[in-house]
Amino acid sequence: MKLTEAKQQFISSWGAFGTQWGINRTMAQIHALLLVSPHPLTQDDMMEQLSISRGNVNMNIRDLVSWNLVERVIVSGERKEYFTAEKDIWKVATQIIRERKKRELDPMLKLLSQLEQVDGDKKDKETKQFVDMIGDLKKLGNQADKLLDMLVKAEQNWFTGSLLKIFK
Amino acid sequence: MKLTEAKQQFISSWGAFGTQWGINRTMAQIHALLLVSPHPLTQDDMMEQLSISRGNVNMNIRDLVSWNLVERVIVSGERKEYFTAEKDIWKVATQIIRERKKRELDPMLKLLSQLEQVDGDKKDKETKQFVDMIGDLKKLGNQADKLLDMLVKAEQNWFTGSLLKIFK
DNA sequence: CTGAATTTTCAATATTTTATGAAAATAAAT
DNA sequence: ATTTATTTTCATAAAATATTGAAAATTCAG
Repeated sequence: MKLTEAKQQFISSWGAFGTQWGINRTMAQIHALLLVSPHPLTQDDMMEQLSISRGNVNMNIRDLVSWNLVERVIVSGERKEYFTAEKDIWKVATQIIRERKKRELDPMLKLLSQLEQVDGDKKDKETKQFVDMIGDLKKLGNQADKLLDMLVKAEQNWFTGSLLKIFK
Repeated sequence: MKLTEAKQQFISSWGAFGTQWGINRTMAQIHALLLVSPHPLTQDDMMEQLSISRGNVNMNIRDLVSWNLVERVIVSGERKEYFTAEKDIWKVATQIIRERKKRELDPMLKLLSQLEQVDGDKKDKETKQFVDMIGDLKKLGNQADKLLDMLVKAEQNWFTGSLLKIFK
């Protein structure tokens, strides 16, 4: 496979994987494009390379910036804005974890805490079953929260070295 | 909050969280409904409680069964089929991990291995950058794979006890 | 077998999500 | 200040996804 073809393939597949995870296809593709681009790109570059509209690029690039996966870079002497993606994959992963934790896990734990406050006799079988279920979910959510925090704080290497040895 | 209201809330929010993760809202809601139902339910029960059509219930329940999160149960003396959800939340979580690994992570690793085979001189800077990136992604994917395997094999308790202590 | 109950399928429809493109806003150059 | 380049917004259009409901298929009881 030629390099250009491989990049194309990567971009397109990355988009497809993204949708499985509730991520807009174009957003994932733009991210992939920036990952495989040696130099920062302008919005026009992205429009052209992905055959998408200006508005589409603009909205999705803003989203990526808000996720801290992409940043604007200023190229001296150029009027247009350029964009570049963090290339360190471990950093990318931990940043995604950070954001999803904040946007999804935290709200879910908050909801579960509220639901635990259901009134009614905890001796009542049905109430108890419900409260227990919510409690178990919360416990799981908190464990996930801690595990993810550890990952985010760890070095990628440490992960490979220590973590994987301990278990197994 | 009353129990019925809390269950309602749980079902509806579970559906909303599901969509963020690329899971059909109704599928998530059916799962939630079964999680909070003390007894197995028929398709008619679900139609009524969620106000959705027969076809919708049927397709989504089949999906849930294929994910091994829900199973058909036979109630003696009854002609209709009943469905029940695994209530052990840790089992639910590991089963979801198992399935997503199989359906998403495995194919992604396969793709990355293919892309690594891009032809062209590895001394060429652009080729090298691309191959390195793919390699890094693959490494990350493999680490995730191993970590998830460990989780799936572990006892929930072991997780809380050992894992979280080791890190800190 | 026959017929009633139940489940499954799937074309048509509705809903939700995403993308477009032109107009408005902003920023820079002259 | 005016013109030109660039970015942003957002109403509308298009595409993707989910839902309905009725017909077909299946299952089971008698």
